Amino acid sequence: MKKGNLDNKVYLFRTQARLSQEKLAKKVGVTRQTINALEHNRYNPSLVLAFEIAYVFDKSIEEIFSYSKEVNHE
Amino acid sequence: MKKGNLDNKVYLFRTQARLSQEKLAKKVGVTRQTINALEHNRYNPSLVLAFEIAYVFDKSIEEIFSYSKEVNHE
DNA sequence: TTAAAATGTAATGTATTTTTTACAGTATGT
DNA sequence: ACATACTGTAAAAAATACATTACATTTTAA
Repeated sequence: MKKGNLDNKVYLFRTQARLSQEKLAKKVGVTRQTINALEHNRYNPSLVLAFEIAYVFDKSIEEIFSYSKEVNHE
Repeated sequence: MKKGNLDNKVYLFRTQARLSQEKLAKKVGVTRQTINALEHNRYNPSLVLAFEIAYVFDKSIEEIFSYSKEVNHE
């Protein structure tokens, strides 16, 4: 599974909520490094983590994460 | 990351669309076993896979996957 | 009823997420 | 200037997603 491009607004919503990476991490049950890597788009999180984050910010997954399928030029 | 309970309606939408596990698998770029395991809630897929599936069925992630946080009784 | 297609599942391997530990840099308040 | 909180990052290990191969059973179509 690699495919399209994944992006997110975690940094935006986290700073709006005045949470540190550490506090957000604790809320969603992962480590600070996981949040940091996420904000820098270093990987494709699990669906459960995406749901946990959406839950904290009271948003839908689509409001936080965007996925653009690879351009299929054949 | 374990936490709440994850459920999905992949079987429902797949059969409505008259797709075999194999065909759906090919469309989203995973193997048939991955789709099978997903339908039987055997794991927590990546967000990208969730997006790919939502895309095929032209639905939002929330319409297909549901996540219920563990009851917090403290 | 027979063949082909579809499904369930298991075992083992690989890839990737996530943790842990750690250290250095930046920002903030006092 | 100093302490403290926050952030960036990295390496190694642990956990788990996903692939591959394989085989048995069930379903469907001719």
